[in-house]
Amino acid sequence: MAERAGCCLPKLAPRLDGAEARRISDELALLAHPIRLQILDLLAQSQGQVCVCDLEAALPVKQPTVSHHLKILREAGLITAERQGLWIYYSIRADAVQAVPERLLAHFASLG
Amino acid sequence: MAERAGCCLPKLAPRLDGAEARRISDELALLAHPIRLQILDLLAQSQGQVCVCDLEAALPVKQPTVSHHLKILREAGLITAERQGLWIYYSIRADAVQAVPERLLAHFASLG
DNA sequence: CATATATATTGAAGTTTGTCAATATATAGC
DNA sequence: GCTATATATTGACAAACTTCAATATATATG
Repeated sequence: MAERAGCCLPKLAPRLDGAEARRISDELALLAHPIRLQILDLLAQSQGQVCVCDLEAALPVKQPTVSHHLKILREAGLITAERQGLWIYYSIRADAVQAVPERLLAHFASLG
Repeated sequence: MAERAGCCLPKLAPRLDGAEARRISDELALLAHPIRLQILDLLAQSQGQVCVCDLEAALPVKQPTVSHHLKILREAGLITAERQGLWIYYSIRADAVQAVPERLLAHFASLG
């Protein structure tokens, strides 16, 4: 049959299973927040030596919110924290951050 | 002063303003959903000629949910739709999809 | 130990997102 | 126009996310 007899025939199967799709989307969701992007930008700007109050002063959210986003980024391995006395200095893990779009690019390239 | 006198002194200013951060995070949020990633995968797999019922059959969600995500992807310019009789065939815009991680990569590269 | 400061955590409230049943719209064929 | 099929839209509900005030924890200093 040259034409499709009706619809839903090709038995399309997902090459990307649900678990893998969730893995990628979770990784993207980490970066899909303006405050988190700004935090990463600020950390990249001044290599190391950025404390929470520096971030709070530069961002339009309060301290608990900054800490909340820092925790998310830290648990994802995108930033690191080091306490020095009263302050806790955060740093970006540039390689881990750049790996995200690289993996995404590889994923979409393999779709083509 | 060689040492920082207290904290919050460097007057960190965001190179990335709120509007630009939101632009990037909105773009990321588009892809940060497992069903949308699977839809893009399925569309890439069978170039064109994929109707909604094909997608519904391959995915763990019902038809209104498929249509919902298709609308989001279409309004973002990542896919196109073409009606043929009763069916509406969706296609991926591979260039538009790949441009997202490319822009993201460029963004993070410029942070370094 | 008491005080002060920096950051983390908790808990609550508002907002957004995701899903689906029900319904509407569009097209084809009779 | 009537019926059948494919897709879109609406409306409601639940779950997840975001934010902040209040509080807790940790560290430094007197």
